[in-house]
Amino acid sequence: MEISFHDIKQKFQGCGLKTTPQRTAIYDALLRSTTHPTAEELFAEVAPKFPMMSLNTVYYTLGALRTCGLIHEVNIGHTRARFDANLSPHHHLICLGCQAIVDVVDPRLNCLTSPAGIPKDFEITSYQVAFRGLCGSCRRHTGRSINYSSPGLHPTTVKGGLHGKSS
Amino acid sequence: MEISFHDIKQKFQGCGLKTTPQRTAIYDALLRSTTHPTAEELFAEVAPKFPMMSLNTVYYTLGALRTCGLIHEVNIGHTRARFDANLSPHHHLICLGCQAIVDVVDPRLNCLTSPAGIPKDFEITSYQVAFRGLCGSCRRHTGRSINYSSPGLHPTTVKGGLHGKSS
DNA sequence: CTGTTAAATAGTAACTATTCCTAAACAGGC
DNA sequence: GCCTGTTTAGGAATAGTTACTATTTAACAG
Repeated sequence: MEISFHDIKQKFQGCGLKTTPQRTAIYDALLRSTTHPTAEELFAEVAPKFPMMSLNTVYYTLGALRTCGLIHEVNIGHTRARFDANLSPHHHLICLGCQAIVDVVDPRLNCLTSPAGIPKDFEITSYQVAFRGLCGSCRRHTGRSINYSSPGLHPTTVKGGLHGKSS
Repeated sequence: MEISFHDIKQKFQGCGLKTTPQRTAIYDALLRSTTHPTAEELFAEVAPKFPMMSLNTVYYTLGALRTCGLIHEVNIGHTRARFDANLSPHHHLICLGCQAIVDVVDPRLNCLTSPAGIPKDFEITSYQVAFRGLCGSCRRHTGRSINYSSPGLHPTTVKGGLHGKSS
């Protein structure tokens, strides 16, 4: 995602956030990333430019951006939080081997009907589909063995490998 | 879910797990629960029967059951792991207010087609839909305000409240 | 029933991700 | 340029979970 410093500044101002170099760098790194990095990964990415910066600042910044709705927090497994600056509706594909996350953008997934049997007074505001499996490299390296003890896995059995054709 | 001690013992033996009273109690508590409890909640539930038991045992047991595939770990937010002994395919409805999790069993959700645009060598083994919103009581209490800073939220915009009719 | 053995338990300590607290630095408005 | 409140950096604290280890115990063989 390409975005100028000016655009970032405007977004920050729109949320009442001050435009500091650290904050800009962190948000910019997240915008350019496609890997849904953790706080630590973002810290490592930005640290060379700001040797004095503390990991604390990354957490504070991510919290502020999240509160403003400029970024989302994606939770794959319970061990660490991952962040995403891509606000357009999308879903995720998670490799059970290397924990990589790939964005899934398929408009057909954005029009699921309201599920049956839920409490009548529950108001659904959003939903997300998490696909799990093994990426090509993990399939080759692990001989298709899935580590079922890895956190975050929730294998609802899929029969016949999700029938239907990709558009 | 109703299940006898004998059935539990058989399941454990089938996995090569010893049938200890603690383990049986923990698994039984999880089978009877519908709230996807945390390790600590299970500990609290079982503790009266086993005053000497340590929380450690709960974690060890849950880890063992998870490795055997007898239970699943459900991650809603990154702060704590939740567990589920319901192995049949189902999805989840999460209240952003009270973090409650409700099972969603709708066969229409179990036949999603393989999404477009994913890497060709990625093998999908399962998927899950997480619906998010506010339960009736949270809507009444909070005046429909959603705490967007709560971890685990990832609001992909849903237009028109998930069109379509529930069956 | 008894002894053997590997696994399970309980207790303590360690670890990791995150948050809290505080003083110093600084962006933005005057 | 000066104020003021936000942001930052650093250290300490916390929560959830895992690791280590000695003791106990279920499962099995005889």
